[in-house]
Amino acid sequence: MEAALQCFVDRGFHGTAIPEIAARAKIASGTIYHYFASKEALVNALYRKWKSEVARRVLAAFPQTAPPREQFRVLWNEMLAYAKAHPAAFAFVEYHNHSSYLDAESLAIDRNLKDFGVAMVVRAQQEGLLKPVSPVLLMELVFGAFNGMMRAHWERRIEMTPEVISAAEQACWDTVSTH
Amino acid sequence: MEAALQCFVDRGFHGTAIPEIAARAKIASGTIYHYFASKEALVNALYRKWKSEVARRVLAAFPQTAPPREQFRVLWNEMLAYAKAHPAAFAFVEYHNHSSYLDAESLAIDRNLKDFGVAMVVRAQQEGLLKPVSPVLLMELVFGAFNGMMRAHWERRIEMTPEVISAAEQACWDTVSTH
Amino acid sequence: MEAALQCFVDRGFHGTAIPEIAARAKIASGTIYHYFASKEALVNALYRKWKSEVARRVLAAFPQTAPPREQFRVLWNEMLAYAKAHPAAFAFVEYHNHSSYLDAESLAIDRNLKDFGVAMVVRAQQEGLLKPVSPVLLMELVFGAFNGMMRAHWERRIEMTPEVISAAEQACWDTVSTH
Amino acid sequence: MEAALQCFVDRGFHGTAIPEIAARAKIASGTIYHYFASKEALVNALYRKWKSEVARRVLAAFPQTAPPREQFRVLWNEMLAYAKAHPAAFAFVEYHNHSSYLDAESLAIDRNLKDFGVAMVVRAQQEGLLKPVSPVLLMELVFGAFNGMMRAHWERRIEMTPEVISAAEQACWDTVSTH
DNA sequence: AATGAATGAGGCTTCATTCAT
DNA sequence: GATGAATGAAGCCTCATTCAT
Repeated sequence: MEAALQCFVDRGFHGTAIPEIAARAKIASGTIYHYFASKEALVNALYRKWKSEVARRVLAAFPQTAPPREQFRVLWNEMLAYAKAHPAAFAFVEYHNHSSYLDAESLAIDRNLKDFGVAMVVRAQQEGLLKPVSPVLLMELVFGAFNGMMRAHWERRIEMTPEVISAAEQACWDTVSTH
Repeated sequence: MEAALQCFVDRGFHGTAIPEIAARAKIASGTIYHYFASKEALVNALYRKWKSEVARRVLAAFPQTAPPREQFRVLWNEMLAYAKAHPAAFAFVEYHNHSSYLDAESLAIDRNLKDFGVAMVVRAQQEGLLKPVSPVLLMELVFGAFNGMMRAHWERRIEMTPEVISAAEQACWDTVSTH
Repeated sequence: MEAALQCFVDRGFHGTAIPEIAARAKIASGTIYHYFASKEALVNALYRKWKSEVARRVLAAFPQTAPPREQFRVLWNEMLAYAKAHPAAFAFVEYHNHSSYLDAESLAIDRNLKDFGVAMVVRAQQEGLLKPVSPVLLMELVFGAFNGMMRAHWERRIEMTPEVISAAEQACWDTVSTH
Repeated sequence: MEAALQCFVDRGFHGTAIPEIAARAKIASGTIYHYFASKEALVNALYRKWKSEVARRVLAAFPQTAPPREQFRVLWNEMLAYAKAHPAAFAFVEYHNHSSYLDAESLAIDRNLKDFGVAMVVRAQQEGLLKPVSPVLLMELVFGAFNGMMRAHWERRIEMTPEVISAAEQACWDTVSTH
């Protein structure tokens, strides 16, 4: 799965040949089919593994009783820790358009995570801390900004110093907060 | 090219077959090779066409002498107008990872546009209007947020009413501005 | 299709590789897929072509108003002429068990031909010329005997001289007729 | 071997995978290779087992001193008993074209059985009871008719009641006997 | 003896590209 | 210019066979 991840990140699902993955993993192509019924099953397994991992981390770290500003900081840092610990997984999950081969179960994981984010936004809006607009919009603006930042980092266009990280986190809070 | 665009959006470069494009365009596969030397030449031509179109629009609309807040609004609205006028082109250019098949010339267009954005950020920073951090970071946060919003719209998770548009624009300004 | 026929006769459907057929036909494997959607489509097309050809011949030659003994002789000779004119086609259609890959349409042709044979037997039974037992049994005994004879001929265990042919025809009539 | 027989009947030699046979037998694929050197060795062992079984039965039941009409009846009934007791074995041996993978020893069993049949026909011809034509032809007509009948039964197109059986036996005798 | 993971050659099929018309 | 049949390399996947356990 590690080899498959690297290949999919580099060349995408359709651009990656099963023998390429096998070569990278130093196994025979046929062996892959002992563990995954098809190339699609493999990509779905990969996607689920890493999306679930984010979800698990987010849920584990989330401070239920902390104020929204603190919740935001924790989640933001958790996402960042994840993206830095598993850059290829992050790139795979976020920088590719998977719509043509992911199955319903894989998409469901994504949806659940988004629902969690929206619920968090709604609670903070009820406290008057966030802008009173579509909660989906606010969540997508922040996720989008985060992804943009990480992609720029991945492409070596910005370096993630503590100052940059802290400024980015504050900037994203400013995106959604009332003033 | 219209047919190719649709196919590439739906299934990506490697997932799209030349005969598929030909079928969608109701021409013969061979005909495509009168106009493009190869599949790669076609995807590069497409990418250049639509990235140049953004660049052209941005440069044409950019109010050199207006204050930064106004410049920001104009560019943001111009990008939005573009994304709504050519949603498939926008999705193609922004939601796919093209790194494995774009050539140097195509990448240069992208880089020029980003340089323009960075220069604009730097000028506004000099006026003390924007946060004094990495200008690349600020630009990527805004572009990322914009992309996140448009993708959510494309996936029908938010509707772009005038209120949403206006709130999103203000939120993105808040991302980068000092307070 | 001629090449495919030879290959299928020699090694059966599953024992024949598409590249083998292509090599025998002196074309590229891919070319086969311009004319047939799959290997199964090819074998079905072949089966239909040759089963229809028998059906066509039988219907064309059948003497509606002649007495049953004469009808029998005509059909028997027509089948023989067919089997000698197209020995590979006959072997393909009769000596292989096609049940795992023929589709409904192909099977229908076979069924229609058998129904025709049964109807003929029933009419002759009503005249008291044939044994008063299951008409399907009588038809299968004659078809089976015919196939046995042709297979022995195909395997060069008997030679089909005019005397042999005539004796075989009479023997098959004796199989079904009352005495 | 029972599992292999079922698989070979259903999909033929080339259409059957060793893992399929193993799955049906509820053993591991590797285990098959403790008992048979290869897939070909397995199919040859199966063919020999069941062809020998027919031969054994025929020789055991054959009434050396009875008149030909009685000998015929005994053999016909013995074949029928065999075909009904082991329908899959019968279908495997008779409805598939084995020429591409049977070895010399397997083919020899078949030839010996046929020689026995021919010798019996010749003796009856010398008594003037059978038609004075190629004995191979007569034997093949009867075997062919028998196979046709059994295949129709296998495909549930005729039911083998005592009346049908008796009529079929008499019809086959009529095929070969003088009148 | 039995297992079943691993192998890699080979099978079916697709598809970028060519070229005669 | 346009066509689409033809090509054959390459992709996904299967499967006969091996071998360490």
